[in-house]
Amino acid sequence: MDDVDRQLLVLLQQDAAQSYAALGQAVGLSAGATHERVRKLRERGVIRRTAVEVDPAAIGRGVLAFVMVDSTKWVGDSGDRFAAIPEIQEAHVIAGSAAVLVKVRTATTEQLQDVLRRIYAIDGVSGTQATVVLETFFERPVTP
Amino acid sequence: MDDVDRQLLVLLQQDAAQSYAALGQAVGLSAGATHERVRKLRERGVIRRTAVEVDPAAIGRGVLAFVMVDSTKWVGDSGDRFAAIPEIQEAHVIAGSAAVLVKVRTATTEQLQDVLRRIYAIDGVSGTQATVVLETFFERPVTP
DNA sequence: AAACTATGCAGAATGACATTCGGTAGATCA
DNA sequence: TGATCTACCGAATGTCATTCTGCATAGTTT
Repeated sequence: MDDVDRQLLVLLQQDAAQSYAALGQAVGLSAGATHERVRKLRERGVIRRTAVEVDPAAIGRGVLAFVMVDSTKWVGDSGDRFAAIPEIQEAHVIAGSAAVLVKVRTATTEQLQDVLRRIYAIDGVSGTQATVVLETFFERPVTP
Repeated sequence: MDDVDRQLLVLLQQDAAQSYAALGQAVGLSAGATHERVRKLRERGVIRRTAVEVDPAAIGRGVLAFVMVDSTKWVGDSGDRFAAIPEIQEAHVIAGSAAVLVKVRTATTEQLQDVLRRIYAIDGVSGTQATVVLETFFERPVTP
């Protein structure tokens, strides 16, 4: 995991569709060596997968909200219950007054309300506190 | 934007490295037609880009936190100030008591503290409220 | 209803690129 | 010094992306 690897990660996070020849030229390696580097990054699990990035608004997910979920029970095992709600994009167990923090994308605020209802129906959930996003400054990959 | 397009988006969000032949077989189209579909999805901006997904822990970003940022001024124009902090992965203007919600990834909690200090140094920021993530249930692409 | 137009698809042809392999240089250890 | 290992380059090969032609279907105009 040296500088070249980090550079490759940055480039591949920006555009994973470019050729190994171009990638290699950018970091000063041959296409073959670059390919081998990237292969090992995958093997080690540093690169999890390659995926397309979709515009949420274009697929009817223009409303973004974060929801703090309070609970009266231990929720460390109920990840599946949250995963069952497709509008939830992320779910994290958090330290602090709430128990779970989820990121929700819906088409409308009415649908957001419906998601809140479904979250409320999860066993042990005692309350929700939703925060609607007005504008997203940026969402970007992590810099190695 | 029909069912086939949506199916293609799901498949490409899971694995953008597969061939158009395989992709086409999955949705019942030829490789050529599939290629044309995907090309148009890119053209329309539905697909923004294709990128690799990196394991945060593998690149020294094992600590995840969400930070509510309070402010005394209008912060709608200070996106650049947040973008200048590389540990910030997302920044959103929110409705509610706070003004901005940011997602931060650092190697240690000490570094998180340092990020909070830098956020505090942004003009107009009057306070921060950090929530550390103990466990991430899941982070997944949005389902079309 | 007939002709026209546009759109989407299949199948084939071409060229680019991923992937593999042999050989070499440098680094580490004995 | 010799042995071993790793990372690299450059070339060879096969796969696949990309483009093109022709056809069918659906929608539109006359």
